[in-house]
Amino acid sequence: MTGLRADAVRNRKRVLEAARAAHAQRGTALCMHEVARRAGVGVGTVYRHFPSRQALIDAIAHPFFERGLALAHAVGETEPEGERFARFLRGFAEALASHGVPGHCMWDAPAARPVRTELRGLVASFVDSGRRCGTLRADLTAEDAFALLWTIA
Amino acid sequence: MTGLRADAVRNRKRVLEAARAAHAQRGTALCMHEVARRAGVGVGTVYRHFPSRQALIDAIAHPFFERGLALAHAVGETEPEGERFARFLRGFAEALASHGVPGHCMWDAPAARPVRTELRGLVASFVDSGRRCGTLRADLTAEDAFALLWTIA
DNA sequence: ACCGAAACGGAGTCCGGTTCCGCTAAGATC
DNA sequence: GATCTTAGCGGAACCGGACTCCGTTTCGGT
Repeated sequence: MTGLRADAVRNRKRVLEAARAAHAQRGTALCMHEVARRAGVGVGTVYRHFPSRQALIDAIAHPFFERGLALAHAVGETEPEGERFARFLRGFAEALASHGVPGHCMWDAPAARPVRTELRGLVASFVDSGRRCGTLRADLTAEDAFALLWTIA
Repeated sequence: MTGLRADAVRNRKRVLEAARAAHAQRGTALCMHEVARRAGVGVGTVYRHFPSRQALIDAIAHPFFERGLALAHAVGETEPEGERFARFLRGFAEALASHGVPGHCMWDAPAARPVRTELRGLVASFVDSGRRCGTLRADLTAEDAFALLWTIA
């Protein structure tokens, strides 16, 4: 189906797991050799699945961004307009806390870009609603809000 | 006076100049060997004056922070209370632009810490004034403001 | 059982920060 | 000016870490 050999699938999984563990300790400063060692695999194998350190970090970061996006959608559908921004901010902060330390660098990840722009759009709409409801002051721009958002990260 | 030999003074100046040039191109990712080459000096000499890459970056960053601090003091003395925060933000953004790209990392620099805490205090006072005057919304904390500040960097 | 291709492993390369130490020359002393 | 002391210099060497290369192993289809 996937076109991947059984052992390849197994190893990819192991590498990702090892990478998550390493990331929990060293953050984005994780080291490829160490990930390989933890996974019980050669460096070459790590590079087969993730062509660069950054790609590996992206792969770790991805589910986290997905969660952020899901949260944004949920908030957009269930919360009253005036509260959306606040609720999202709170939920996002919690996600950050439970996920370990993702570090700003994650946001710069190429893989994060599409998700990031979508998030940006949603957050902008929350800010808009908030301003219309008078819950947020009028001169807080979406940009400011977004900056604030990834600063708390 | 300074206890430094004439040639040492000269070389230190050259290294700093080279570092600034390198920083303008590569940002905080500047490379020590390259700085040394640009300065027409051996790496050893670079390390004599700046014991680590970070120390060198600090040295470049320092005047920039000084300017920020001077700006904050000026704003605190000459601007009306309600406007201080906005004026400072604007001036700071300009300083950033004219200084090239200092990159967030600069803020993490050990050398930046004392200046940073002083800046933090001043900015907090601006936010306070702004809130008292009703120019800023009441639930914007000094922390938020400061976060915002170094995010635009 | 056999074969071709997909994966693997890890030694090797490259790069950049940092250290080490023998050499150079500034500047103090006579 | 000659001499001596030592601050300062240069750059080869070392080290850790990202990334590459290629001979070897293993999968899985026939």
